[in-house]
Amino acid sequence: MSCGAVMAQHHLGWATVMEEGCWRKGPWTAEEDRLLIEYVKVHGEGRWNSVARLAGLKRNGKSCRLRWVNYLRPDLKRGQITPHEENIILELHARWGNRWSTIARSLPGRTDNEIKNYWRTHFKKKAKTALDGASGKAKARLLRRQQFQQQQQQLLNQLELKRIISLLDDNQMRQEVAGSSPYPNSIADQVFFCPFFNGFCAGSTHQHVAEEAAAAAATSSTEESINLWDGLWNMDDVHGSNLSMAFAANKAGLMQTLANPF
DNA sequence: AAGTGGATCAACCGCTGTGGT
DNA sequence: AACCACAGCGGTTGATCCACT
Repeated sequence: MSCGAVMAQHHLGWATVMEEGCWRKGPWTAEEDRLLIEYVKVHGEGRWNSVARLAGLKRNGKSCRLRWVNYLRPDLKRGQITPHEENIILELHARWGNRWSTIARSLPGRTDNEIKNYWRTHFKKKAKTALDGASGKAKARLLRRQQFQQQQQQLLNQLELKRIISLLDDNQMRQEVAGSSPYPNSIADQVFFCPFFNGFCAGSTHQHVAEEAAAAAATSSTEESINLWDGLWNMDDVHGSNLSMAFAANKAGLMQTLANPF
């Protein structure tokens, strides 16, 4: 029996119970929001599967939790992602990848869903655009680079979270004291997007080459762009150290961190 | 004014991890 | 140890908005 049929029966008065699995879907109404807010006020967050029974909502627990977490929570920050927040997103995504909830924990008032959407609309496409223009040969290079990036990610993951947070806090403090731009001289200032890595890299020299490549890509000169990205790749070969592509900004602090993460 | 395509965001789906029994 | 229920996560989809032609 379809959900609609059950609803019809219910409407006619001879179906006594809203069968489980016949949950309402789609956009939430103001009344549903009100019921959910009331429920959380009384019972607190959690036990989401009880919501339908206790609050009289025809929504399943997952749907209720999602609505609360992403929309109704009182501590949510509304409005555009600020440049400061964007920097943090870039920085943390470079470090953690698509771990949206982890990233969201560093951005009070922002949800994982919000950050995920922001990332997809603002950054993911840029990478795809660059990649679509690549030839088969370039794609082979891409594979190599992706492997390289994975190695980089593993390396970076070894850095202690505490140090990352302390760096962020340091920068925030400097910003507050000096009233200057967000994250002065920080990692974020020198992090840039590299479409061939499908991720972010850092370092001013690399950034310079990367910008040229991006400009070439923007003017549809795919081969030129690829060559430049290749040059970027080779720079690391020349340097002979994967660390050169790791966060080279804030050298004193970060290189110390890399050398002695704990 | 109407049509179209891209951008945005809310919500759903499937999967995984965890804790209780 | 096995099972179950639940919470949470990341990927994806669909509706709506908006700028552009």
